[in-house]
Formats: sequence, C-alpha cells, structure tokens
Amino acid sequence: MDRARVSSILEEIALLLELRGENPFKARAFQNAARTILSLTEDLDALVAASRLGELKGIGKALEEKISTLVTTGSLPYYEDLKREVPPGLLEMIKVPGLGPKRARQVHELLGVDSLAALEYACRENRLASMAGFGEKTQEKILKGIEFLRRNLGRFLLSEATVRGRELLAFLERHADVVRAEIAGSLRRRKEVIGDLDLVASSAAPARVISAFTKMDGVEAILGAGETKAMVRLASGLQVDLRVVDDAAFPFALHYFTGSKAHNIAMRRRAESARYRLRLNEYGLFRGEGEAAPGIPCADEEAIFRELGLPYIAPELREDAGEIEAAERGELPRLIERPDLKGIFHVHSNWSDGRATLEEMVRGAAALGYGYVGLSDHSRSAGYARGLKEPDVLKQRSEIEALRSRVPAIRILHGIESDILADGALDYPDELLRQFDFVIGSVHSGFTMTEEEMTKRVVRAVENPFLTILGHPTGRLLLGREAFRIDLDAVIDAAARSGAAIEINANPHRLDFDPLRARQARASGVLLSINPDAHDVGGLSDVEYGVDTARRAWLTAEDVLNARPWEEIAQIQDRRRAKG
DNA sequence: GCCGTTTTCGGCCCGACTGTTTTCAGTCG
Repeated sequence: MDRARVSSILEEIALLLELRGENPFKARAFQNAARTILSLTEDLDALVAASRLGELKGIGKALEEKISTLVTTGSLPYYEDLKREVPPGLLEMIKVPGLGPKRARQVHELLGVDSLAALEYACRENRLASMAGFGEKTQEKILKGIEFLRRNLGRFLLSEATVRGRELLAFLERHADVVRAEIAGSLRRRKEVIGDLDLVASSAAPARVISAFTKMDGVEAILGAGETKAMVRLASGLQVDLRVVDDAAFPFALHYFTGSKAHNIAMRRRAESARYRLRLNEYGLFRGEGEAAPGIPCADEEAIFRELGLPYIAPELREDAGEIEAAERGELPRLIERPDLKGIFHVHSNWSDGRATLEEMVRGAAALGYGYVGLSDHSRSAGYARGLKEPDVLKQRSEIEALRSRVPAIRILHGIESDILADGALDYPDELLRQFDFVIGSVHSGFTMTEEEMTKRVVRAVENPFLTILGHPTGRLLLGREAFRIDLDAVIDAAARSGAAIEINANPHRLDFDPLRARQARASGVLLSINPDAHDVGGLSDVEYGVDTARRAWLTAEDVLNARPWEEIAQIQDRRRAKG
C-alpha cells in the first residue's frame, strides 16, 4: 500500500474518532501521523521492514503497529471496526460548513439522521431547530451549507484565486485607512487548489476597513463581520476572509494567517520551549502570561523567525514538513525563482491544437526573456489534437529553420509531444525521434487501464533513450478529472535509472507532478522540468504556477532541467541516446 | 495516541465569531 493511501486512511480514522466523540487529541495524533507519512521522502516499505517507523515524529508504538499492519497486509482491522461503528453518511455530513463532529453526532443520535439527504430533509421539516443547542439560524446555516456542497463550489484553481487575490489586495492598498496589506492563507503558500482566500491588513481604524471591504463591488453575501474580521462570498462563489490588526501586530497576523496550521503549531511550540519561553499568537511574541505581558517588536516576518533563532522560511515551505528543522540546521534550500529558468519546453502552436502560430509563440517566449524555447506539437496518434503526421514533421522543421533566421534573439528547438502508446512505445520510429532536439512523452488516452498495465506502459516509455521529459505524469485535471492509476514510485525509479526528466506541468488545470512527488523525484536524483504546456501566448506565463509547485517541492535551480543552458541539456541527451 | 530541560502523568495552539445562551459550546481557521 502506498504512502498516499496510508495517509488518507489515517486521516479518515481521525475523523471517525471525532465522530465517536473520543479524546480529540487522540484524533489529532492520527492526523499528525497522516501528515508525517504523506511527506516522507524515504521509502515507506523500507521503513516498515526495518522497524524504523517509530523514529518518525508523532509515531509511537501504537501507530507504528497500525501502520505496519496496513502496509504489510493492505488492511487494518482497527479501521474496519471503526468504519462499521460509524454510519458512512456522517463523514459526508461533517463536510457541511457549520456542522462539525459534535453536532453531526448529536443529530444522528437524537434524530437518526445518517446521510446528507436525511439531514436536508430534517432541516426542511424544522426538526433541527428544536434540538437543545440548535436554533433557527443554525438550521438555516446547515441548509445553506448543504446547498453549497451540492453546487460543488468553494474550490478554485490557484490561477483564478491569484488573479482575484491581487485585485482584492489592490483594493485594500488603495484604502486610506490601510497601512499594510497582504495575501495570506493557502494562496500565499501557493497551493494548487484554494478553498478560500485570506487577506490580512493593518489599520488604526479597522472598523472602517471592514465596512469598506464588505461593501465592495462583487460581494454577494456577508457571511460574518465583526470588529476585526470579516468573511464575504463573492459572486463567483469564492469566500474571502479579511483580518484587520494594529500595524505592530501585522507581521504576526500575516505569519499566523499564512499557516499552515501545522507550521503554526510547530512555531508556537518552538516559542514556548525552554530555550525561548515565549508565547506566539497572531498579535505578537510575548514574554510571560497575561494581557500586560511585554511584547517583542518585530517589523516583519523575518524578524519573527530571527527572534526564534531561524532564518526566513518561505511561505511555500510552511507545512511542518521539516522546514523548521532544516532552517534550524541552516539547510534550507535556495528555492528556485522564475529568473533561474533559462528556457522553456512544451509549447504548442496552431500546427496541432494551439491557437497561435509558431512565430507568435517564439516571439512570446523571447519577450519573456528566455534563452531557448522548445516547440512541441502533438504527435501523429493524437487525432483529437490534430497531431503531426510524418510529412508534417518535416514541413514544420523547415518552417522552424526559416524562423531561426527571422528571430535570432532566442534559440528555437524543434521537439514533439509524443503520445505514449498503449504498449509504452513512442509515436514515431527511432530514426525520426532522433532528429528532434527533444521529445516529451505523455499519456493522452487509455486512462482506464489497470495500475499494473499503466505502470508498465509509462516505465517502458521512460526507459526509452529518446524520451527527454515525461509529460504530465498522472493525467489529473484539477477539480475535473482524477489521476489515472499508476505506481509513481516505479516511474520515479525508472526515471532515476534511465536519466529521463519528469515534467512539472505548469498549466493551472494540471500542476502535475504535485510537490510531494516532485520532492520525492528530486530525492531520487531525477531532474524536473517546469513546462508551460502553452496553447497560446498568454499560456507561456503559466510557468509562474509551475515555479510555485517547484518551490513547494523544495527545488533549487540545480534540480530543474530548464534552469540549465541548452548545451548542457543536449549533452545529457546525447549520452542517453548513445547508450540506447 | 504522543511525548518529556518542571516529565511516565497530564498535558496537547488558541483566538474570533456565531448562536444559543445568561456564561458557554461548537466551529473555524
């Protein structure tokens, strides 16, 4: 059983325990373990085999035993028993905003409600409002919450949230009473999908800022508004939270609301430890207890980290996935930045399914300052995308040669995005493949194969010496389509052995590889390539989101294929082709 | 269920907001 599955079972156990009303800290222990397992860079099977699970943070004797059972036998009686005891509908019910484990349990015990549908019916029959601790408003809120879930709103692509976030930030910065403002939350940590958007501002007149914010254009509903905090929903369904604090507290509020929650807990613990004996919250860093406790002034986030003996930790790393320990040891990576990229691969044109000409795409890439651009239209089997037949490839090559003399400002590479066929072969004979400057291999069909078949297929492609980069390795479409079933450990191993690079597809609908897998690939010595998968000139700028993913994966410029000059990449490739 | 520079029991981050309540529980982040 793989890490992701083990982790999600541990998460589910935590929820089941909460629903049973058990010690909440016990539930948290399972949550912590789930996170630890998910962010492992070591091989889980090997850890289990060596009985070394207990060395991991937050995993003691009981959890070690449970995880070992899960990994070695593929099931866990403790989990199966829990599932039998808790009606499955309750897990659905606690996804309703405003309904947590306590009330879900109450509703189940007193009204026999055990599904979303039954919950909705009970609300409509006015049966929740009469329960102790409930009322009209709670019932109404739950009904609205069910509706919200049904519409499947509430989750947005990073790209959409980024655009909206920047507009909202500009609105706040224009407000006369705002001193400082910043995006916080998961958007600042650059997660690929954003649930809600968090903003932090500082002001001497918070009430005026809150008031202006809730009256802003585009606000569809005010979900809550107090002295220092407001929650609104925009017409798009995006929920936006604003917190306004005194300017001296701004860095603390920014740090706190950037999270992640796990990072914050770890930072608080650090502050409280015997070494510092401080108290950290969203208002400051304090010595001693009580409201009169003297605060330690910090002008910015860097100062907070400094007071706690740490260098600045970038928001993208704040997941309590080892960043604090690495910072402590002075081993934080110098995270890759957009200007580190020397060129880009994976650019489509109107020769296949792109919307712009080769020349427009090339000039677009040159305008963004890249030294080389790798053009790669679809290959012959990609009928849906007007893939290039062999004669088209030759025609395209002569057009590219002409383009090279017209646009000398950038090196133009002729590549292909070759379909990986069902048996794992690439889409052209070797003689043709060898004539491309580079080859991206991607799966575009046959998503429903078994895991075993798909793994065999992709591993064979990765072992092909003509494949330069494995494109969008899981096929997922965020908020759209699940990844296909594949053993990514095996794919990463194959890439490490054969020297193929793996793509971080920067298209905001894909962002595939995800950070955990990219980090794992890097640990295995695989180079990652941050590719726009652009179908128009605007799409070239999506590289930004790929860089975000790479940073969340702890990647430095050294770990990224296209942060290297083309000559070096060509050498790597020549060596592989010679061996094949 | 985990963990230990006041330790092997008794804690585990903590504040804001809401709705239901006359002092607080539940939820959220």
